[in-house]
Formats: sequence, C-alpha cells, structure tokens
Amino acid sequence: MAASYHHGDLRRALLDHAGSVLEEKGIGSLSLRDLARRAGVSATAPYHHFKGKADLVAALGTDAMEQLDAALAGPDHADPNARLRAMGVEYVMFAVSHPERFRLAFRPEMGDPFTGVGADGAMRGDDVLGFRQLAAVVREIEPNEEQQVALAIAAWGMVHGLASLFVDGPLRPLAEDLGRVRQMAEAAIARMGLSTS
Amino acid sequence: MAASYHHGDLRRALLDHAGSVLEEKGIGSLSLRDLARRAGVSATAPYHHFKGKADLVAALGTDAMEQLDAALAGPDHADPNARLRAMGVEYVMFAVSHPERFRLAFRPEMGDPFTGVGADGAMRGDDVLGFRQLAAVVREIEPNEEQQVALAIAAWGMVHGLASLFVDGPLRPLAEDLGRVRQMAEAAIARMGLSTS
DNA sequence: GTACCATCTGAGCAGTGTCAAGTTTCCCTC
DNA sequence: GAGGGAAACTTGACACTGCTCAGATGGTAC
Repeated sequence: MAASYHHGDLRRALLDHAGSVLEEKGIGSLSLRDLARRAGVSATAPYHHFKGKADLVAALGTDAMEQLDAALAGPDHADPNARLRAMGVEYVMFAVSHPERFRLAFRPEMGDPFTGVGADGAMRGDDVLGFRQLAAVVREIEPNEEQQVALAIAAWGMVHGLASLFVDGPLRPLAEDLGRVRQMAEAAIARMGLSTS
Repeated sequence: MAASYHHGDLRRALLDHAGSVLEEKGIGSLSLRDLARRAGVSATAPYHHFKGKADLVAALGTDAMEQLDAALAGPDHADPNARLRAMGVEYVMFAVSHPERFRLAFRPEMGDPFTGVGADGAMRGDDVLGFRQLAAVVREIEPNEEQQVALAIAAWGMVHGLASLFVDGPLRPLAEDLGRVRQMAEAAIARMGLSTS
C-alpha cells in the first residue's frame, strides 16, 4: 500500500540511480533493467520516460555537460588571460574528480550533445554548454574574429587533451594525486602562449 | 572437407573482422558471437584465443596504438620544433581519418594499454607506443629534464585534445573536410609557443 | 461519474557473454 | 608408423540484456 502504482518522478529516479551505478561500476555495467529494479519498478517502465537506453545515456551526458559548465563558472579574475587559464585548470580538475561524468559528456556512441560549430567553421558559442563562457573570455582577449576561433580551439583543445590524458590516457596513474594534477595542469597551460597573437 | 576443423589463424581473423565491424557500425555493434559467425566458427571458439570480450577489445586497442605510432613516424624535419609540430598535425589527421581506431586506443573500460608514466611523474617514454617518438623530439628541444615532462605533456595534451574535439566533440561537423582539419590543426598548434622555455 | 490518457505491468522475443563438458585434429616422442 | 598429450574447436546451457506489444491501473478534466 505504501508503494503507489505511480512512482512520482521515475525519470529523475532512474537518472539518479544511473549516476550511482556509473560511479560505482562504470558505464559498462549500466543496464536499464537494473535501474528499473533499483527504482522498484517493472523492466519496461523506463520506456515511458526514455526512448531507449541510448536516450537515457544521452540525458546523462547532458547532465554531465551542465555540471562541467557550472564548474567552469568559478574563476572570475579581472584579467581575461588569467581567467582563461584558471578555467582551463578547473576543466581538468573536473575531469579528474568526476571521470565518469567527463567521459559521458563526450561519448557519442549513444546520443550527441553537440551542435556548437557551424559547418562554415563559425562559432555559435552561445548555443553550447561550456562553450559559452569560453567564447566570452576569448572575445575579451582577442579582437580579431577569425583569430577568436583559432584561440578558442587551441585553448579548449589543450585543456580537453590534458583532461583526457589524465582520465583515459597514459597520465592516469597520476590522477589520484589531485594536487599534483593541478600543478601539472597549471604548468602545461602556462607553457602555452595564450596572449600572443 | 574443404573447411578444416582447425581454422588456421582464428585470432588474426577475429581481429580483422572486428576491424571491419568497427568501421562499418561502430564499437557498440561489436559482438563476440558475430565475429565468430563471420569467421565461420562456433560462438565459443574465440575463448581459446581471448580471455573474453574485454581482452579482444584490448588487443584491438593495442593494434590501434601501433598504427597511431606508425603514422607519427612520417615527418622527419631537421628542426625538432618543426618536427614536433608536424607530428602533432599527423596525430590529429590520424584521429580524424580513423576515428574508431583512435577511440579504441584510448578506451579504458575494457583493458588499458598504458603504463607510460611512473607514479613519480617521470617519463618512461621508451616503454610506451607513441610516446617514444614524442620523448625523443622533446629531448632535442628541451635540455632541462623537468621541463621535458612539462613540454611533452603540453604538446601531447594539445594535439590529443584537438583530435578528441574533432572526433567526439563539438568540432565533429568539421571533421569531414580533411583539408580544413589540417589547416585548423596547424593554426592551433602554431599558436602554442613550443620553443619558448 | 465517466471518459481520457499518461503511467505502469507481464509475457515474450531475439540476442548477448560466458562456462562446463565433450570431440576433433595437430604434433611430438618413441 | 603408433601412441599420447595438448591445443583448437563444438555442443548445450544459463543468466542476462534491450526492446515490443497487449493489457491493467489510476489520477484528472469534463
């Protein structure tokens, strides 16, 4: 009797349980049936909230992207170059601190969150989570529009690569020491001549 | 009669078929049973050559890593800075040209090819595919050992990030035009002050 | 109060990874 | 050449998965 026929917010519950599974056992162990079981609901109930597994994973990816975006909002130095560097460090720290979330935000085999750059190569930055803040700070640093794209790509590429090497690449053994990661990220970012045009 | 009981080189055949499936339908559609079927063999035969699916995928990752390594051997400019930049461009071009292979080389959920950086942060570059050539050219550019690590990480991070953004990230729509990718990669890499210490 | 409709259930299909036990073939040794 | 052991392969089975479809349920708008 306590359990009502209608769950209330099954969609949210499924996503939350998915988050737990993700952190405990990784994306390979994510199963719709298991999530349904955890939510105390039949195996087919999730299909009333998601088109299928891919759709649920895509929703998780969007969630992750939003969290990354939020983490990037922290730094607010007056100097845009310093802010860009600080944002880069936070990007890497987020990835290392929440590897499953970071992977999910860039996992295209099931659902794709990106539509951020037009086929002509122009940035439509305001449309893309995470890119918005990058575009803003880049505009402060670089007046030339064409160079803005180059700078944004170089900066994003740099920190995304660092993050990937720590999360999925050869630097993984170092990722446990967060202080060291921060230090290495700062060093690598400092090495890049951001302000030179 | 024509078909012998023993396959001959089932391991190689399975990996080859896996390569085809990967390029045609992506890693999500990779199934051991399907590979066995394609090789004309029972569903459990692959277990005599791989511990399981994860082991097969790990072998594919190693293959991919070797191919990436080979692709990086191309450029041979006398100037080490120019060579490093050219290697970076080739890295990105490989990723964009063979996205499934590139992903596989950095896919840890099933098997992990990396042991390249000691817990102390020192490079053990000669042990790691791909890193070997990077370590060599970095040594030519940068005499200071500590700075070598920083430079190597910055350079690898940069090109790996670029590659990832083209393959799995917001720059994906641009990845179809290989000429444009090359041009953008060159611009982004040129922006990074590699030779400044 | 009744009709609607999103939500949820149950049974069932096709496909998967993996294991245990048996069969066939190759190859090395005498 | 004969014998024997090891490697390669098969059959059969189990537990699990994503997904579909027909039907039960119950809140809500009229």
